[in-house]
Amino acid sequence: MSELPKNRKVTRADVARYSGVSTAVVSYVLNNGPKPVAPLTRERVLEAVRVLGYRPNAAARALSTGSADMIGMIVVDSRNPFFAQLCHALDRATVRRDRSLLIANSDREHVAAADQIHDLAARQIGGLIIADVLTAVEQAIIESLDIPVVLINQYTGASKTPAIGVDFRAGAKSAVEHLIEHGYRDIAFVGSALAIDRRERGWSDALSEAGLPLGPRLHAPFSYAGGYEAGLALAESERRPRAVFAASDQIAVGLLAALHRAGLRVPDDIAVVSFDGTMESAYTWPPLTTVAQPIAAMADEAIRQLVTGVLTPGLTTFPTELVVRESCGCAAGVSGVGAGLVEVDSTSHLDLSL
Amino acid sequence: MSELPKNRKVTRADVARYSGVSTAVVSYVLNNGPKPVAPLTRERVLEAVRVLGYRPNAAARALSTGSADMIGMIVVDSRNPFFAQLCHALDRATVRRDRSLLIANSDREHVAAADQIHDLAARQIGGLIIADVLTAVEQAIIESLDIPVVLINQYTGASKTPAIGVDFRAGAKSAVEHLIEHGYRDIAFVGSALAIDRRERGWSDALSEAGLPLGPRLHAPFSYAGGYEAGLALAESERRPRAVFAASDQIAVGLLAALHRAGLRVPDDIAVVSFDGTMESAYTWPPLTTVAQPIAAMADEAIRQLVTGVLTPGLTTFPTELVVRESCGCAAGVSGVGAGLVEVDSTSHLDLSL
DNA sequence: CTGAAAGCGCTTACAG
DNA sequence: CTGAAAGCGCTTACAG
Repeated sequence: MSELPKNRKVTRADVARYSGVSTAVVSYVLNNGPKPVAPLTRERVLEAVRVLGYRPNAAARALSTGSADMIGMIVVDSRNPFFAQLCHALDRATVRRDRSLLIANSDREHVAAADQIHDLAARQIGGLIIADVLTAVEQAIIESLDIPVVLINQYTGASKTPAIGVDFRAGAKSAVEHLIEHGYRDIAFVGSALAIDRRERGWSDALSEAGLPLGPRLHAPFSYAGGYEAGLALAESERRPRAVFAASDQIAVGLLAALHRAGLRVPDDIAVVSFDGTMESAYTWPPLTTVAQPIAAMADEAIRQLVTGVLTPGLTTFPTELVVRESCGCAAGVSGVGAGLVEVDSTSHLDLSL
Repeated sequence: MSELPKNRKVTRADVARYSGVSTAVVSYVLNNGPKPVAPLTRERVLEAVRVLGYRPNAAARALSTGSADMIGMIVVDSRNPFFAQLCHALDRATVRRDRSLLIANSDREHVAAADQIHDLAARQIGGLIIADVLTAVEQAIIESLDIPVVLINQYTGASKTPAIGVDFRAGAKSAVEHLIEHGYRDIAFVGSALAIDRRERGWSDALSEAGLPLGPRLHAPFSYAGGYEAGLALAESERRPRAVFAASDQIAVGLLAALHRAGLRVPDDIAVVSFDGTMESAYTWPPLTTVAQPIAAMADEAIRQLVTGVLTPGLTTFPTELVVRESCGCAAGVSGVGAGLVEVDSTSHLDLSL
């Protein structure tokens, strides 16, 4: 709109000159403080900003204040559907609070997580979200940086570091209890070998309390391939379980592929319940019964703590919800076609020309 | 390691003092220029950096140079598996070149894409990647910013803006030709209604050249739900096609769910081929035959152009590859169990206790 | 309520 | 090959 030379950026000085005030006053109105400004002066400044098309330089602000209004995030692999949804939710929550989210994948080749943490810190992030299991060294680095940190989905229970997450144990237990209600007595576990992960414990809790023996236990990586391999192993096992609790939807998707490959019917031959409640869980065949995590609410809380600076030590727990579909054995009629299809785009339209 | 007070950041001045040189020299060695430095001096500086644990302040550097060593990215929805993989690949490519990727989802509520573009610019990004269809206004804003831009997967053919992408038309055509080779004569299209999207054209090309009539054409949003709805519509249609070309894996996943729901067998009742080659395409049932995009190579090229500043006007095309699995009707034995399971983690291990 | 001025931590032309 | 110094565009304590 403005006819200024393109190669010359409009700065605060230009705005000050145009509106006949000092640059300090321009700052006061743009930041709503720390000093009050007379209403009329304020208007003049705002008008100048509008006319000149002024945009503050974030780098200059960051240098001056020591914070870049960015939240950093370390995540193992943002391609993983659960983490992809988490990143997306954090992005939304961050933007809502006028910050930006700077994501660093820790599965980067040839780059140590420690370097990434330092890199984020060098960029003057105002807070750090960690969705990854860090080594002691990495944790030490983070502490030395004194940047506020919130763990998400990675609570060890060992520290007072603020953490956001669901009760993995209770959530898993509810899933397995649902399988037990179906009458299955031989229920396997497929999931992480990490001690941090309480889902395995939830599985064994449910079985113990029901007086049932522990079914097969397969430790597989959190990936489609991990689930697939576990599924093949289960299918070929001479002691094939009647049902499986998978620790993530992604594992369950791989698992389903393997079971189909092996010619087994789900849920008739083997029932499946998983964890996370990602979008894709509604579109597998059969649709997955899954323990849904309230991703948006968790993301909001993590960002809230970081932005307000009011950190809650230890774990802040969010409730899970068992989304019942068909992989567990519940009839399609009960949960209904499209049950759990919460993500249906309201603007969705189909143009048919059959 | 160093025993400095935590609340006092080590700056370039500290390093200069410690090594007995000026801050200019510290810059010269850290940036390898623009002036030469004597080897011994260089060593002294590096030693000081090490001892003091010095980390350059990126905001200060950004203010001084006018560039924050960050690449910005606008993407519709990073949860979409294809975009999730693209973002991940771009992250890798960016880090390899000592930059960071700052991602902005354009589906943010209450935040106009225009504002996000301005926000990225304010953060002094050195380049912008666009994986989204922008309005004319948004394009105008970007041009006025004079930040180097590369479109990815969004080439309109209308402008000389550098763009990276596959030949959608040829890729789609190869997929449909594969279906034709199977002997199917009634082949539907499910995909975007956007004129930009040449996949529909590739579909009709293949049919025309084979002397076949155009099958049903369904325009659905790029989402699981879009594919699901289209699948239901196809299944219920009195003129059900024998095969379908789906414009994305995500649509195909939704489509498969709907076909299963309708009691149709894939590929026996209806065959499916899709587009993208995302990880999940290998784990559907049946596994999807799909036109794979070379995501990593495309990401590398986009970042290379932005970082080196050597922009290639117009479209730089990458080859697609038809990954044959089973949804098209090819026998499992031919493509093999696990064909296309490229992503199997080499460190993958299964701990079984059956 | 407003302004002059120092300072944030870098980079780099300029001088030696 | 090295250094003194100006400048990048903000913020904010201090003075009026």
